[in-house]
Parts: sequence; structure tokens; C-alpha cells
Amino acid sequence: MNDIAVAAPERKRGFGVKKAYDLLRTEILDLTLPPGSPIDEVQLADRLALSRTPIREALARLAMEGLIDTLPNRSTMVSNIDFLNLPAYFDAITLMYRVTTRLAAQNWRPDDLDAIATHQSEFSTAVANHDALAMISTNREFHAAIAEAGRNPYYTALFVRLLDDGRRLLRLYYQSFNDRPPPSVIDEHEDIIAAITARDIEASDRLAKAHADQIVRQIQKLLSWDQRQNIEL
Amino acid sequence: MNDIAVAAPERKRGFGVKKAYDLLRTEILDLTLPPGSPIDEVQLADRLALSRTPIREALARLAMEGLIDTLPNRSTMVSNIDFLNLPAYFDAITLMYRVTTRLAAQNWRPDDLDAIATHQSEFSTAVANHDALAMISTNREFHAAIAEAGRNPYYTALFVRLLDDGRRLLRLYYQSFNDRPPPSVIDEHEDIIAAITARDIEASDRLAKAHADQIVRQIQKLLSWDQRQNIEL
DNA sequence: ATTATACATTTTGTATACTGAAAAGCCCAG
DNA sequence: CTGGGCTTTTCAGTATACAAAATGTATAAT
Repeated sequence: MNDIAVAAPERKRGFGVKKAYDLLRTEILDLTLPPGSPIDEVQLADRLALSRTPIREALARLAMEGLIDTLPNRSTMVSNIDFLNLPAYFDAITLMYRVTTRLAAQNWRPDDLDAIATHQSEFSTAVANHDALAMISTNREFHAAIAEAGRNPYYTALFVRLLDDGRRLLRLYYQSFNDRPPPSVIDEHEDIIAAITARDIEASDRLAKAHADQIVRQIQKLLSWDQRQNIEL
Repeated sequence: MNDIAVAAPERKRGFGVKKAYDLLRTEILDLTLPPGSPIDEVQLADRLALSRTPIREALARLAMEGLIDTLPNRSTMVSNIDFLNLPAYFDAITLMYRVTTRLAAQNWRPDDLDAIATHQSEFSTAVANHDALAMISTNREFHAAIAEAGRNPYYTALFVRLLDDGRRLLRLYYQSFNDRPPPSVIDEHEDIIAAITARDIEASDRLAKAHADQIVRQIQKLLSWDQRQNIEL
């Protein structure tokens, strides 16, 4: 049916689902596929030069993650950002910042500190380059590495999920600074690293909370700006 | 093709995946399928009188939940209970007990109290009947209802997941009391309800923590008993 | 006897084909 | 026009068919 799409002859077995899953996931989180976009299985299938079967398995996974909504027997679409539950989101992510950072201070092993430091330097680079997308992903990796060091997979899973869900919001955050976040962010990261390294649990907690609060406040400010339109009455 | 498999003529379309998913999920959590059991797609397919396609979609979902592990191009099996991470589990579930109960005290609406009360009375009935399985599920519903009243879907999702993961452990807990949990459990539930109703956040937190601690301590006691064998040296 | 290699079997991943449910189009009566 | 019932079309859900891994087995070579 489709003589085009010849490009990829390398057909390694077992990577179809992953390919579809990864692609869709990043496109959804990057807002390339905005919330509400319908997802056409057939179209996707020939875009990826796959059949519908692996696509559907990928969609099943995404549905479990809540990234897509699927109406029975009818179309499936990218799920909406739940702006009504933003307070819940902020509450949860703040708690996860705190808990994971605390636990990191308590449970880290030498390897963890290396990983954290690496991600922090990548983050600095991204900031230096004013590359918002890179900032978001390196920031995520930075905090994910801290969570890993805390060694509680349940917290890590929730935290990572929140960070990913928040990618759509975080983009707003960085845009608000014109892709130049306040230098304080880097310092805050450094302070957190220091507190973790010193195994100072209380300080880690406090700094993590401050860090979270800073981000949350900024986003709230943004959103409230958006909401307040000066309408003449 | 297949003249046998007559049993289920009611072939409502769109319920195949759900059927497979629900069945596997409960069997895994009930330990009917013990950790490590291999899962044979073909066998499952004819057991449910379905083709492999819906089975595989169900498996994809379960894999996302971490209930099954799947090696690429190799067999898939029921994932193990991660006994190494039991401390992490206890830590997380205790925190979720606290947070959800706090939030419930803060955010409940009249409907919520009804739901909670209903589940509590169902739980009492289960206790009266010495029905461990019913206790586990009604207890889950009770705490899930509290979490719902807290209105933070992120916490609720994690908490419910922890409670479900813990079904395998909770069975141990109730068995330890010979399916007659200490009457204190019911009283603790009642106290929690009272604190929530009174919108007493601090008390809710304290009681939830005490409740969690009680369960955790009991399970820890059980596990340590198991480990200590009196070997003569 | 042990290892290596070829063949067969099992099983997973993917493609294609079929079916039915719901939306969209259509027709005609009011 | 307009809205209720009918037909058509479309697409989600399922079944089946096929292909590539991986594993097991038997036989040959050392």
C-alpha cells in the first residue's frame, strides 16, 4: 500500500513496541502531540513502518501511564493536563522532592554522588546554552539520580512520574525566564548536593522544600497571570 | 476451526483485554500465581477462549504495573516480591497512610464520610466472620476511600498500588492472628474516622501513623521469626 | 567421553485478515 | 428544513498466520 517509508531496512526484532512507545511518549511530553490530539493507529503504523499490533501494545502501556485516554470502541487521544488538580500536583511533587532528598542523604553510596554530580554539570551546561529542553531533561535526571540514591523505588517511581507529567508545566517555567532560569537554581542544586554529601538529613529536607517551593511559586505566578485578564466592565 | 470451547457464547466485544487483565491481576495478587510462575501466552489464550492478541495487551499493562517481568524474546513471569526492599515498602506505605489521612481530614465532603463508614462496617463484618480475604479487600477499600476523600490522585494512586502490592504481605499479617486480628484494628479505624470527621489534621496524622506502625511491626515480627531458626552449633 | 554443529521444537514478536460496534451519511416522512 | 429510522463507512478489537529468536536434542567430530 505504501511504497514510500523505505528508509529503515534494519528490522531488529523486539524493538517495535519500544520504538512506538518511546516516540509517542516523548512527543506527548514535549507537547508535539498536544493534549486532545486524536491518535490514529493506522496512520501511526505506517509512519513507523510497523503493523497495528505493536502500536496497540505501546498504546496499552501509555494508557496505563495515563498519558492517553481511550474511549471504548472509539478513538483514543492524548490526555489533558489536569489543571484542576494542580494543587494536588504541587503538593505531591513537593513532598517527593523532600522525601527523596532526605533519603538520599541517608542512603547514598559513592557511585551515587558521581552520578548526581554528572547530571548537575550537564544541567549547568544546558543553562549556559539557554537550552530549555535540555534543562528540563537534565534537571529531571539530576533529581532522579538523587531519588535513586535514596533507594526507595516506590518514591522514585512516583517522583519520576511527577517530573515527567510536569514536563509540560516545566516548559512554561523555563519559558517564563526566557530560557534563562535564575542562577539561584544552580546554587540550590549545589547546596542540595552539599547537604546530601554531608549526610545532613534535616538540611537536605529544608533545601529540597525550598527548591520545590521556588519552582511551584513561579509556576503559580505564571498561571495566575494567565488567568487575570484585564477585562473592562 | 475450534468447535470446542463452547462454554462462553456471550462474546461481548471489547471485554477480552479487561477479562485477561483482571483475571491475571487478581491471581497474581492472591498468590494463586506465585512469584516466579512462568506465564504461557498460548495456554492462557485457550484458557480464556481468546486469541493471543488481547492476552498480550493485558500483559503489557501488567508489565507497566511491575506485576510481571518480561525478558525480551524470552519468557515472561510473575515478578517476585522484593523482600530486599521491604523497608522501603514500609516507609512508603507509612507515609501514604499519613498523608492521605491528613488530606482526608482537610478535604472531605459529606459523601466521602458515608463511603468510609460503609467500608468500615464491611470490614467489621469480615472480621466477625474471620474471613481474611474479605478483611484484606475491605480494609483496602476503607483506606482507599479515605485517600479519595483527600482528593490527591497522585497519592491515591501510589497508596492503592502499595496496598495492592501488599496484599501478598497482608495475608501473612492476618494469618499471623489466625484470621482474628486484634480488636484494636477496628477501634483504630473508628478513631481515624472520628479524627477525620472532626477535621483534626494532627490527630489524623498521628492515628494513621500509629495504625501503620502497628501493622508494620507485626509483619516485621513475623518475618524475623521466620528467619531465626534455632540451629545447634 | 566431550564438545560442536546441524536440525527440530517451542515461543515470542509482527503482520495481515476478519468482525462488529458506533459514528456519519442518507433517505424520506412530517 | 428536520428529525427518525435505515444504510454505509470507518475503525477498534480480535483472530489467525507467519517469521525470527532462543532452546533443546541428536548426531558427528575430535
